[in-house]
Amino acid sequence: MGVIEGAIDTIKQMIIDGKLRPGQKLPVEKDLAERLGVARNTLREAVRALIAMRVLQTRQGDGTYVTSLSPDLLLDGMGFAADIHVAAGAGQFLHVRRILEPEATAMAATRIPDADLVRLGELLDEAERLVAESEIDHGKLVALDEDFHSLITSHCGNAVLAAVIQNMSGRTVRARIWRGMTDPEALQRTLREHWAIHRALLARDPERARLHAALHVLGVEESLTGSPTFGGAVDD
Amino acid sequence: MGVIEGAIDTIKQMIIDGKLRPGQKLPVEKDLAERLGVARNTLREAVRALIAMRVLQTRQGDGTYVTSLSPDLLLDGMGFAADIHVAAGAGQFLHVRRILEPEATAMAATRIPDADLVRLGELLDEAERLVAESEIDHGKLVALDEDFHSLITSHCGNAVLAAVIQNMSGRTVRARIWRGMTDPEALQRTLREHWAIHRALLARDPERARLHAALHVLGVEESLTGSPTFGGAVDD
DNA sequence: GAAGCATATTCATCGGGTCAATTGGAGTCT
DNA sequence: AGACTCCAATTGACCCGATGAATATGCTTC
Repeated sequence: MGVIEGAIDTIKQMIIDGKLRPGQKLPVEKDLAERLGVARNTLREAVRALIAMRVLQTRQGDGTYVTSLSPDLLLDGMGFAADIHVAAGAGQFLHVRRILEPEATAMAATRIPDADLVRLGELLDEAERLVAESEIDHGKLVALDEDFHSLITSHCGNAVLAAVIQNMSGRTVRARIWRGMTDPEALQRTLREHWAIHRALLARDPERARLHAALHVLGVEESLTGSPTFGGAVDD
Repeated sequence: MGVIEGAIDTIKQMIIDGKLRPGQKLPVEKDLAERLGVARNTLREAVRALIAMRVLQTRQGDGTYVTSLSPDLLLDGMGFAADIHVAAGAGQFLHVRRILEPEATAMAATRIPDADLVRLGELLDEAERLVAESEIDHGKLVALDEDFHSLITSHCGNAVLAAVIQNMSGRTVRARIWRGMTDPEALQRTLREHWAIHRALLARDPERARLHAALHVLGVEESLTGSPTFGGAVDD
């Protein structure tokens, strides 16, 4: 095993063993390199790898710190994986999302605060205004879509679940989906599905929320793979 | 944005744009550093970050290559996240696994080859021999457990789904679970659940497979959180 | 043609250096 | 006292050059 990998594992182990706690500051590069018996450049490469894993964080002029190590942080490297496969197999990522998101939405039905339900309605209102315009800003639509879903799933009570869902459709995938919706009818259908989910949450009805979420993601999946949709949106 | 981050993004973008394809060799460090306008050490830190993301791979004396970029590779960094939270919130990871694994097991019921069904039976036979011994080798049990589940989920037809499930219970979590099973009855129950899943797969019955997988993961979850199990294993 | 061998190529690691951002305290003003 | 400005120390960011180790490649030999 190389020296750098050894340094990476040593630091990792120090964290697992609790010698380094979340938020704690590491020794300065020079000292830490000396303690690990490696050159400063080598240590820097090890630190860089741990930064990529969201385990460490550096601030020039200040020092190197252990991150919060929260699941959502550690899992958010997955987004790049989804982005890379946007051309080939985005369907596989969406399939996972279709399994998880209905469950998370159902769980959120009984947990999401009233204030955030109001906020969800505002997001949808804004999306409708955008769709009504002649020149549709797809970038804003993508952002609103992401906010809508992440606001819901973030209240499912399971940070890991929320993080995995979030990363199963990276920004590139979302952008591709919405850009592909040139048909005004497709945009309207998506909005109706969002409203249906919103109504189910307002009713605090997990089963309705689960079904509408499942149908929604399925619709997105089918619009991407080009397979025929069956029946369009439901209206409850 | 720092110089290193810029170099990382540039290489990433080259991959997304298809200028760098899976398996392709990168220019030598000296040339690539010059082309990106950074020092060699700086480029190495960028490359090291991409290695941590499983995007690049280096071989001393040969060169630096783009990996296969397969989803299972890009997603396997999650395992560390699960391991770090083994003490605090392993339950959240297991919950995600409980949502996904039943689905994957059901999907595998109609896809797994006969030969692998035989192999599954052999794994279970071996596990039973281990459990029958006086001095139980928990390490081998963990390995057999991992082989059993990954052999099934790898045939679910969705590499992303399989990879996510695999990473939702890292090796540390699995080891902790099996080490906690000091009660012989708990071991027996787990084995019975495995056999039940096996029988459902042999019958090519997705729904039975789904239910037994769900019950099994739930049992694991409850044994870890210490909540009371309800009724023990079913026998179909 | 196959096997060994020498050599070039390439990444791994090291040690040093300068630059830039942040911090914390000394000193000053209100 | 309290807030503010300013400066120096600290610390990571980034660069340069050099040596070592692993691999590939072309050559030699049989």
